[in-house]
Amino acid sequence: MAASPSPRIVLACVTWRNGELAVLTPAASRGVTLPEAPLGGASLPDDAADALVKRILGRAAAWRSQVGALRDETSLAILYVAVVPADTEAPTRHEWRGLPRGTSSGLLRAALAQLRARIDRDPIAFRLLGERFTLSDLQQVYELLLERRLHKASFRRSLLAAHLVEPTEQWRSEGRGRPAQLFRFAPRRRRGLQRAVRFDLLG
Amino acid sequence: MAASPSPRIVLACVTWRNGELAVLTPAASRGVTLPEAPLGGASLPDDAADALVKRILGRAAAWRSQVGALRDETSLAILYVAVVPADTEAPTRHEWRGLPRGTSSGLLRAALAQLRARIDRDPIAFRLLGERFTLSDLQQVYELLLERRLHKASFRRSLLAAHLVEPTEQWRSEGRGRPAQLFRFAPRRRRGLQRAVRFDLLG
DNA sequence: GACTTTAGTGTCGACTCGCTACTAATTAGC
DNA sequence: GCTAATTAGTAGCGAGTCGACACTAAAGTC
Repeated sequence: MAASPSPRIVLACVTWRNGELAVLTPAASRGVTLPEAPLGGASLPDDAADALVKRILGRAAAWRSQVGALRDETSLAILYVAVVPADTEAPTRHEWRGLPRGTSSGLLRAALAQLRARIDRDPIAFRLLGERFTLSDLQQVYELLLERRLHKASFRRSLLAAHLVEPTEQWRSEGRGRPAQLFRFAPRRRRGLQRAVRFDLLG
Repeated sequence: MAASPSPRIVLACVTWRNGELAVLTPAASRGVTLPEAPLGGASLPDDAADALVKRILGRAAAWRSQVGALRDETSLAILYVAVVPADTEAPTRHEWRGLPRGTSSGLLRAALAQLRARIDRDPIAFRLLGERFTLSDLQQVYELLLERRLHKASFRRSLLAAHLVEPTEQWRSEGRGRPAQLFRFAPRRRRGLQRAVRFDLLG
């Protein structure tokens, strides 16, 4: 049996832009290509993924998780998905490529499935947003990740019951309509039983 | 950069034995060692995992899933978790090693975490049981995987409401107590909205 | 000032869950 | 046999949650 070429780390780095999800791609690429790097012989996959994010963006991801190892063309690809806040600028030679709903395939689909599967356990939606956000922003992110509409009142009620956010004194006005209150991610420490929010069940 | 040694497929094959979970280990091994095989240069990781199961057990697993790729000692290990029915005999040179609750570490802990994370989406508990089973058996398997007690009446009510099982005409008596009715895994086709069972929420 | 748009709340009815308390069918002990 | 113990299974209540609808609130637009 021939020795395999070195496995590669492949990165799906996701953010929230212009009301849709976007993924970071090398600027020159056609279609959706993802950044990658060889996995050094002695390094941990997690460390290699973190290093790749840092090399491209200049700073660490707000959240990241391994999706899995799979055969991609000729060599072994270890796919990671990472999340960065909404206001992150694309570094030189890279660009954010918008993801129209449902339109993804292969690696990207697997990465988004991972986000969706973990959204009720990890603070993924909060990492996609900045420090402060409106509840409408947050709901829109959940709707994009879950690919379904949520009911406004139920969403707010569940969120507040879980003590995941706390209101600030700031309000944001964006043209039309009543200004929205800004909230901050502030999960209350688990004393006693903490209520989980099953956003995937919410209507 | 030096070329990596070929990645290995590592298998955590789980079954249900004597009221606890058990994992398949090479008979000679001390502690908990898991079967493994090199990943051929051209094969898909999923195929290699299936082949490893087949080579050891002589037949396919009832369910399997990749846990992830991680550095193990010197080379890259791609960990898989598989499930086989309760009555599966250990093949020659292998044995079932019981898993007292909570007592697992490293690879095994990650494999069990994967089972737990997927138990409400995939029919993992049903694959751990044989063709027919009592609801008490099923509840015990769920309790082992979730590592917490479930309430009998709530468990049954949720299970039946989700139309996951259907009763047979058979009953099984095992010494003391009233005989239990045998059930079969029979998920009803998803017409309209199907009710999901959140066993992880059940008390 | 009337209309539109977006944010946020009140509340009702249906459904769900945890629990207690019960019934049912078998074996074990005397 | 009779009684106790053991395991299987059911009934129903009270608390809590969810989805829907209808409403109020505060901004811009014409």
